[in-house]
Amino acid sequence: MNKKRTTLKDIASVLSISTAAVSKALNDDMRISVKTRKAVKQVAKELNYQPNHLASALRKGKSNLVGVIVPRTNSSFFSSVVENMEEVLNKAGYNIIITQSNESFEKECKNIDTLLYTQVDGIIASMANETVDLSYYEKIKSNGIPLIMFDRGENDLNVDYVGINDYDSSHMIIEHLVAKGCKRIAHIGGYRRTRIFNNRIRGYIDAIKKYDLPHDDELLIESSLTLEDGRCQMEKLLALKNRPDAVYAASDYAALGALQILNEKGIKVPEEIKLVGFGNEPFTSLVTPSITSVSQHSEQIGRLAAETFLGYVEIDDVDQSLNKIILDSELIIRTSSK
Amino acid sequence: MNKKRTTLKDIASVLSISTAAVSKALNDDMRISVKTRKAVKQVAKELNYQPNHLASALRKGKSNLVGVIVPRTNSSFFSSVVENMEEVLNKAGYNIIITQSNESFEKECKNIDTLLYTQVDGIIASMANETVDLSYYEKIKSNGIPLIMFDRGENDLNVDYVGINDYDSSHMIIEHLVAKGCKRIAHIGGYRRTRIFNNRIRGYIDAIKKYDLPHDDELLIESSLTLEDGRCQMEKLLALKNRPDAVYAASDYAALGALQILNEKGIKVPEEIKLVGFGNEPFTSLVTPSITSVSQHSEQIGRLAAETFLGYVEIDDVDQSLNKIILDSELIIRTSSK
DNA sequence: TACTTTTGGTTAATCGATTAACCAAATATA
DNA sequence: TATATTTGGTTAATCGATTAACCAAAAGTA
Repeated sequence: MNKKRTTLKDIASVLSISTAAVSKALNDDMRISVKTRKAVKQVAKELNYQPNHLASALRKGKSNLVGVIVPRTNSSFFSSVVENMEEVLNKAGYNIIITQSNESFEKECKNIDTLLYTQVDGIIASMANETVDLSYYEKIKSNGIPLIMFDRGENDLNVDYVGINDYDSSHMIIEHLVAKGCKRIAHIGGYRRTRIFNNRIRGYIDAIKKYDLPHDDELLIESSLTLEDGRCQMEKLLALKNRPDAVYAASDYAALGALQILNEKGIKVPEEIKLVGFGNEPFTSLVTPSITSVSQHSEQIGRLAAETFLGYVEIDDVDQSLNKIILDSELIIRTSSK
Repeated sequence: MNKKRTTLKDIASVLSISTAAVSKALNDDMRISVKTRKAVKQVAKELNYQPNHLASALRKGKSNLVGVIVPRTNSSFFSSVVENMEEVLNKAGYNIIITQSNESFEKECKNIDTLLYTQVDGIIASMANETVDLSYYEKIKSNGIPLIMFDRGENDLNVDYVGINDYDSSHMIIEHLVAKGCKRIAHIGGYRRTRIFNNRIRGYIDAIKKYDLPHDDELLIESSLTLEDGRCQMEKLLALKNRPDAVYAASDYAALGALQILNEKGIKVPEEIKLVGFGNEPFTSLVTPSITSVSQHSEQIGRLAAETFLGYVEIDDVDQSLNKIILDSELIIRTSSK
């Protein structure tokens, strides 16, 4: 019906005052009398006034929008991170725009363009698996808006970062498996080019050495960590003449793939082979046997990433030093490693 | 470094022409010579010009942004719907803003406000479980922007809708279970106030009648369909003196909860009790035994919802009739009902 | 040659909200 | 009473891109 939206002008003409006065009244400017302010708000409500975000953002040079880039939203980790981010940012008057890269570099670049185009005030991102070249992220910084990365970030890139200590997490896992009596532990890892996976691998190697366990090359695998990958790599591990007695996969999906193969071959978990995943995806507690995994404190990561962003906009300090927040992870022990 | 972004004015002053000419050149206006157009584009590239979306959207009264509201993003169904929507809309020059209601009515209202505030050109939404009062959605329509609902919609609301045939899906499931020899089929359903769940219940009742099966009240349960709910309701069903020999849950999460209880109690699935879920979530194929479920063609739903929206903006026909697109679903038979 | 048309732009208004700069009337102060 | 200050606004410019309206110069036509 009422196709035309109410503008400041409409309110102004009802009350026979200037649009400037209306604008100030709505923003509770002291220079406008309490009586006028009340009247303006009253009329605004009656006319169902809704400010035109485009206009105010254009004028103020600030959109109060924050862009978020995640590899996929259908992961409980990312979904939870985003939820917590949103909570913090909403309270501070910001709204978020979620985009997903689907692990594709090309899509990621497109998303960055979209967000810049939408004039967001900042971007919080986690890199796609595919991404190697980071120059596209530089574009964000050269646009003068803050960029905060989480989980999948990069050392080289000079940005704020929030994530867990992957190196220590590997240690924690190996320690747990050693305590359970494992002597030959394999690692289905991600690609080293991604920092977090590289750190998990480094942690694995150092922990293995620390406990004087065999660190055969055949026990350390790099892969893309999908479920299918987990199946495939597990089969390879089983084909070894000297089988491992434990498998630590750097993702829950890979761990699940491995578990499927073990189940299919009738190999008992945890009796014959113990299994540990990473990420604490909900299904780890749902499958049989349930899978031991590492919780990454998604709530904290989301909250801290959001707060880091707010640090930039609230304190208008150009000279802000970079934040690198590294959280401790938590090992959730389930049947697969008991 | 270069805090100030390049504007049309900058390009104009380099070439000593008017900003109007630059604007037209970039939009390939015929009134600008090919030579000038090339020069403008060249300079634009050199200065790394990126149009200010806010300004053009304000002037054109069109943001080229589409808002999407989903209950949660961390469900493979919604995630896939969104992905396909995005693909179609991107091709048409639109970008999407995803928001999640977390199944909360309050959050849903907030999201609607945010999207309207962001001046989206349309909204594509699936209702939260909690939502009963639909007046808030009316706000969208009274703002004059198209609203398309999918999956969880409402009959009463006079909007376009894309979804599957829930009534027929129930029929399909009962037919399948009857063919497998089941004689006493229970239904863990959702709340009737939500249309899709009501339809599934109606389909269940009619199919049960059609095959002359018992339709005791104790076999039909309404719940919120979470995993916990599934556990709880399954326990109740097992406590009946006349146990069912099959359970049809209106969500995969509830089905999974039911399965957990059955596994824990050592009741064999599918030998003693057959189980069917709904939604074809990935974990249905991952758990043991794998769960029979209904695929909702998320790709098509996403694509069709997007195309329905485009129908509104491309054809500027005020008098467009409402689209109600009902797709057929597909039963994916797995171990739990074999 | 004189007039018309086309080409390739320019000028200025506009979208709606914000804000710097200004000002009249009311009130306070000396 | 005369001047200073406060109160409560108003005016006009601005953000950057778009576009309706306009126009000079070049080219075409009778």
